[in-house]
Amino acid sequence: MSDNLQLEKQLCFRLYSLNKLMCRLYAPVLKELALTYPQYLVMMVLWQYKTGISIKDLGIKLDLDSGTLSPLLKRMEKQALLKRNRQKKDERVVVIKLTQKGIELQKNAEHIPAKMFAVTGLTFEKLQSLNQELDQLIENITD
Amino acid sequence: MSDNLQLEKQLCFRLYSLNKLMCRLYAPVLKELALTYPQYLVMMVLWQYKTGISIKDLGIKLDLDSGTLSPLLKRMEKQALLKRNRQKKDERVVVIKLTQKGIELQKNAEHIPAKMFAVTGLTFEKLQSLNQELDQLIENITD
DNA sequence: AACAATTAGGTTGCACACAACTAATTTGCA
DNA sequence: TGCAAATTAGTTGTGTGCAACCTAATTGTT
Repeated sequence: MSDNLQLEKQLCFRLYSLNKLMCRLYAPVLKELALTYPQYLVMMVLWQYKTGISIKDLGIKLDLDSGTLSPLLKRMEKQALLKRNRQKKDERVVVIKLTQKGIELQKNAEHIPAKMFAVTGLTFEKLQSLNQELDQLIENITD
Repeated sequence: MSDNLQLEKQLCFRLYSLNKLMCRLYAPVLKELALTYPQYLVMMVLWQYKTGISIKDLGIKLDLDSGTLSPLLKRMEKQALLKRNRQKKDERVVVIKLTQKGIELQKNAEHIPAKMFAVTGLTFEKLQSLNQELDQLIENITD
């Protein structure tokens, strides 16, 4: 009786659990920066695009739609981390740009990747190969 | 300039993205059963515990607390998939038990694991080893 | 130029997750 | 036995995700 409907056999359940565990691991660290986990992901993109990025492109990077990003960015603007401005050339486009406060927050975040890597208990080689396997899986299931 | 604050380098972002992708892959399949993704996970546990399981134990299996499970189970009860009953011996405990409708839904779900496995594009061996690696990671970061 | 189709972003409604708290019940220990 | 501590669910409030829909601006075609 090969019952395949078992939680323990599901790859999807492992990904679901691991994502939640990761969020919980990051939560206390990010609390010091007054960021939620998705907000931290947004900040990582913005730290790489200090000249600004459109909400559309931000959505492509993070794989999130406007229904999620619009209110999220509004909350971050309220925290004075970023500004939103309509693009002159195309009034449909809203460009997101970090404020000075948002830029300076990067200094306080720089220790996080190493800290979290340590928590995973993986060797650097293991991490690299796991990342590769997950990238392959992402590619496979992305149409 | 080894900028470690890059989205592309983060294991956590891959897990975050993969979890979302998985949910989206399951959504249309689960829609036929009128289930959401977390509800499907609950059903998988209940199909294994047809004699009933307490909300606490369900929470341990799924790694979810009462703040999530209480309203979720209430919605599922409204759909007549399950019943909640206080335990006689210990009135604090609520036991969740499938209704006939809930039990019969299993037949309609039995094709899902094979279907989703196919979508991953992984060989069975690859799936097994990935599952093992993720289990290892879960163990490492679970205190 | 005129107008349909496309594009970018926003809004609404619903379903999670989870922190923080409350209420009811049971347990354990002085 | 009496009562503080622990246990189990439930509630409230906030922040995502996402489907479905809307508005405004731009583009493409005739």
